[in-house]
Amino acid sequence: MVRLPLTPAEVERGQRLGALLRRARGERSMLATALAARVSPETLRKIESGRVATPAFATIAAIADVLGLSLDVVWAEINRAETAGQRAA
Amino acid sequence: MVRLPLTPAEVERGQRLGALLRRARGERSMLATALAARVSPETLRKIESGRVATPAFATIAAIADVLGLSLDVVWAEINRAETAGQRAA
DNA sequence: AACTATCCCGGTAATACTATCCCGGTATTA
DNA sequence: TAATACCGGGATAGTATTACCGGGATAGTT
Repeated sequence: MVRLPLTPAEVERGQRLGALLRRARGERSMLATALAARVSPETLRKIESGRVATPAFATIAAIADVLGLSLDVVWAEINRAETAGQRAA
Repeated sequence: MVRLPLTPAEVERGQRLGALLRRARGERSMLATALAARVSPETLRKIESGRVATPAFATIAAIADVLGLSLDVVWAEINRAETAGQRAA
């Protein structure tokens, strides 16, 4: 296989990422947030709903920027509760 | 258009990202770094050479982790010198 | 010199995925 | 009724990720 399909672990991490971003958005509207981050509202919605598991670095960085999130914190957060029995992926 | 091609600005940012990662790698071999980050050596090479402009968030995060880089710093660095004449992307 | 090993490079190719758009559907609020 | 906000599904253009091929450069060995 040339490109491996997403592993269940990656899918779950994507869902945690989406949930984290949605919580951080709080009361701000999806549309306003997406426009501020210069991404399409559809894209933000798919990421928040966890339907996009591995978004681009620039996409997440732009959204995190708008929401005032640290990328390091985001990365650490979504990797919690998964690094239990994970040595080699 | 459904998915817009990469803008020149995005391509240049990808090149700055690659250059930054390569500098941070220092004397460590590409192979060892890629294995430690659990990505393919081919992928790391393409990112470092700037041939992949918008890699996945998890890919960059894993590499930055191995190299001891802060994602926030990386993001700030590669956006320098680009935000001069950029209004809307 | 010749051989070997390691490292990096560029191109080609195949597959899986993202980013975006469009459509309709639901719920809330005025 | 209308407007706003969120939610799927479907479709499409373009990209990332990976593997394989050969090549060049360097360093160590025999």
